[in-house]
Amino acid sequence: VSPVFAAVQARIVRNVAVLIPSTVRPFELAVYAEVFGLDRTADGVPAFDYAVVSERPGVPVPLPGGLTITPTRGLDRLATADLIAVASPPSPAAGPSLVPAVRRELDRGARVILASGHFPVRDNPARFVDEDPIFTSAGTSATIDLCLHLVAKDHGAAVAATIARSMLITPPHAPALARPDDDIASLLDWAIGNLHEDLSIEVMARQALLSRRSLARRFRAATGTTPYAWVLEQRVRLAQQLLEREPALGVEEAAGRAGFSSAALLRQHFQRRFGCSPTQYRARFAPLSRG
DNA sequence: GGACGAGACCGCCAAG
DNA sequence: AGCTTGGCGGTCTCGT
Repeated sequence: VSPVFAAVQARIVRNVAVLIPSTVRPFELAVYAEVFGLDRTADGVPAFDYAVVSERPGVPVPLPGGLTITPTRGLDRLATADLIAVASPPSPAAGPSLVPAVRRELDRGARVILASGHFPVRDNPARFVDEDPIFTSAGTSATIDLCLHLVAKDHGAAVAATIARSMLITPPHAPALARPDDDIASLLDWAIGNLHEDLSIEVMARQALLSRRSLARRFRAATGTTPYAWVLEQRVRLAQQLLEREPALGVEEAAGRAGFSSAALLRQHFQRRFGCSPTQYRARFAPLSRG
């Protein structure tokens, strides 16, 4: 499955099914319930159709810690989901029909969140991996970041920030470093404030008083990504926020302020990242953000 | 959408 | 010995 093709095909997440295999970790389950299962429409967050699914609906599933959950829907519920969160690895003994079921929905165009273990998460300090339509989180608390990332991707940064606030979580804009590194941390602070400037490797290395090679190496150790990829990500986010918050701002102007050398380049990255043009993005999300 | 020049990335290795 | 640094250069990705 070509990720690019799949990303374009993927539908916006409005309908979420949490799939429970034999048993799950309570915290992980709570994350999905918190992000997708609460009604925040009064705060401008879109309504999610949310259901907990198991092979045998109505049968209570015991969770560690003395909790019990009783899924109300069966596997047929997966067919209407845009997003299927597999709450914990289904062992072959636990539910042989789950893997084919998930694969079938994946082929249909649904997205899937997996706890690590299903697919190898390559050596990567980042806490989750976005390989739309497959999302892999490295651990329970990383699932929070992953869910918010997904919400931001589909519904805009403002919506994700609203959900994060209501969960008393720092919005996913200032991610903690996977490995602490003061030099890199202050470089990131500086770069965030200078996204409209030239942020080539050469420039950043000079700013951080490091050689290009050391910058590259320590950057990856600290952030899990490369300097260029990180800068690009921040620029897309900035452009995204500008488009959401400043309705009068032209795409040309937004591109310039976010550090893109042309509006064409911004369009290219928007298409790749969101599957739509900046103008389409604004038309979809701008009405949601109210001062 | 394809070609091509520029720049980024990263394995390797010697040096600190 | 164990670890970090920085230069080199092949390869790949990006922007135009």
